[in-house]
Amino acid sequence: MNTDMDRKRPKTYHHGDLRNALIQAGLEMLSESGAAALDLRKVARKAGVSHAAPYRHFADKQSLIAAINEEGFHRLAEQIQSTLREVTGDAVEQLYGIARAYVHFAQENPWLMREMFSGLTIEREAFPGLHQASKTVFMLYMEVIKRGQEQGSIIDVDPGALAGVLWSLLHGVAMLTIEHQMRPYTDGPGGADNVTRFAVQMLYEGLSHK
Amino acid sequence: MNTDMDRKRPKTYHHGDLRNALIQAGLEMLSESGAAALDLRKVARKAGVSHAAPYRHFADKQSLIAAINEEGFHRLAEQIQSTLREVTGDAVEQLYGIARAYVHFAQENPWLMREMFSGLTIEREAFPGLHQASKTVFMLYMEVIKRGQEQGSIIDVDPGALAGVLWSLLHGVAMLTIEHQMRPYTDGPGGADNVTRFAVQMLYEGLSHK
DNA sequence: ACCTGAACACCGTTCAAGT
DNA sequence: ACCTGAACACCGTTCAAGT
Repeated sequence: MNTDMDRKRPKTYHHGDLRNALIQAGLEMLSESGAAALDLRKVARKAGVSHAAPYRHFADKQSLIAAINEEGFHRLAEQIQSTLREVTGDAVEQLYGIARAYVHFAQENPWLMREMFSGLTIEREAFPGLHQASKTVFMLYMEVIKRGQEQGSIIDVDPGALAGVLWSLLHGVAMLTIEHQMRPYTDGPGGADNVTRFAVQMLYEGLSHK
Repeated sequence: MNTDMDRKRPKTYHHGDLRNALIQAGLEMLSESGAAALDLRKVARKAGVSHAAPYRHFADKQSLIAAINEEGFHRLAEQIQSTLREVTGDAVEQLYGIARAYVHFAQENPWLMREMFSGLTIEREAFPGLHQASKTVFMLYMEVIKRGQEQGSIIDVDPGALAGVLWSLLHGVAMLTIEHQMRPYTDGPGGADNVTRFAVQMLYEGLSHK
């Protein structure tokens, strides 16, 4: 992200890409100090500009947060895709893989994850790009479902609906885990992984007797 | 909540139970105008006291929000218990009932639900009462699971772990629904109910072939 | 076009003073 | 014991002025 543009320009004023620098700075502050520390003036200072400069690139604070969240969805999608590239073949194995990827992402980026899905700080409706980015994640889940159906390992039901169920389960596990609501099950190393695997297994096999 | 204490006292200063009045006022502002509108000065004004008065009852704004969230968990637990009283007998039917109750509560109290689980605005660790209140909800789910196991309709696995899976699924459905992330499935009247029923059915029957 | 510095309104929090 | 009113620090946002 920090290209050599910084040096090329004889420090006219500042960045070549302040917009991106602000998103980057916000992302860092979020992961380091939490949502309360994400104030516009500090983000600007961290990016090396005055507190009014961000308004050249974002209409308001909400817009910056929306951009940060969008970047979050892109990263989440990348992490899931990376897992899909590693785990090829068996769709059910892929299911476990992307489940782990989702919960891992939440554990590694709890503040970002909270912002991405909170609906508390920004009006999601006002930022269509956000919705688009989250849809990508949904699509990845649906692809795996479809592959499982083709392979005969997943029942033949509307794959979109099934993807919704899968996503809901994983989202619940992820959020309740980072809010420490699943203790003591998620305690200890690998605890969250075990809970995730168990959850997916239960969804796959069902709670009823076979 | 508004007892006759208000009238008995010759308006010395104000309330007999300002603490409760503040929680009540906050709850109303939250559901009417959202999280952004929940500022301490306005809550105080709504309760009829000066902006400094709340500090006699709450250490800071976070503490008031924690109290509001706790009340939220109590109400959620009540709603679930009410459903359990209506739907007696078959544990699997109860499962569907409490699932619907959870998602309904989220739909009727989206802002409260977001606050209750966000982890964005308050440090949950600092408020043990909150954790206790949320545990009650978990316990209700576990009871139903246990009953299902006794009736032979649910497999014999650690009921706590199963309750965690069930809660995760429902929490995911609830949150993704109120953030409009499950569209178009949740659109229209009864849409969310259908999604919820479908999700529980999938968990019960499993995604694999029988 | 992009950024700065001053200015404004508003909110969380504190504290001395009132009954 | 409970509440008020003034005061303070800080943040989001705006705007005229600078290059």
